[in-house]
Amino acid sequence: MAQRNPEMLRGTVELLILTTLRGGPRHGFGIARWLETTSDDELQLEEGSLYPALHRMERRGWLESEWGISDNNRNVKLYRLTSHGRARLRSETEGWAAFAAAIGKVLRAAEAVQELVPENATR
Amino acid sequence: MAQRNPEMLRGTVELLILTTLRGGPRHGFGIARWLETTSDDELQLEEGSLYPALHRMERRGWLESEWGISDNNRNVKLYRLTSHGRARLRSETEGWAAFAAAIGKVLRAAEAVQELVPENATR
DNA sequence: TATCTATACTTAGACAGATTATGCATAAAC
DNA sequence: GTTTATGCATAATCTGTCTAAGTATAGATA
Repeated sequence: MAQRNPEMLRGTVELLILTTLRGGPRHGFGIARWLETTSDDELQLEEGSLYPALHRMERRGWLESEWGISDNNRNVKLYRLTSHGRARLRSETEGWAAFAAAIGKVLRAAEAVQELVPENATR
Repeated sequence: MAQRNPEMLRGTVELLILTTLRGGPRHGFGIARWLETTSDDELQLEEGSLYPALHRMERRGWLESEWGISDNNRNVKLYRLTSHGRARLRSETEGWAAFAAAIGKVLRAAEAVQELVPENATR
């Protein structure tokens, strides 16, 4: 991924790919395109991250692939979710929700504290 | 960090530390404790992540530190935000919001698609 | 026909940062 | 005096993203 904070995506790439494949098989390039447009260009999956991720997810049994021909007449490798992948999608989605909620709690708690701390407090 | 998906935290550690220090100076151990309790144990900052992060943030000028004595009579290194750090906190917070919103869009879009795709669709 | 552009997949190497693990030190409790 | 919790530090390892380069080809364009 390459956005404002390139490190922020660690681990969410797999969630994003799994999520993209919920709607049915897609090829790598198509996954990247879909994520880009769906996120209004906020998420950009670089090829050097995308393809290794797909390979490792297939190796882990979350995805399976087969070669095919795209609408625009190109050879493409279509990936689809396995049942293992669907289970993984569920747990990753939960994990993300819990994580995002936790960050939210922390951010809100810090805002609340801020309001109570005098301007020149050192403790 | 060590939660369900250990990779998910990449890059957010700094946001979390900066956020924790909004309320005033704290020492490393105290930062970890505060994050843990505030997030209801969802976020756990390992020492091997925490201290290197503090050092690099100080090196970058986001934080400054001084040795002091804690409430429980221990030698502690107190970190406080610099003005550079406060600026960084603002941009990281924005970055997080944008990122989380983007993920949210993708997740919601995929849910919507799912509902339209027949059970046995291969495309 | 040749070239350009966009599509599409692959992989090597560099790099960053989180994790595990270990070490050190000391205050308080027992 | 041993244990427990606190507190800081760092080396080694691992994982995964990025940059960059290479290959291939369909369709458009000159």
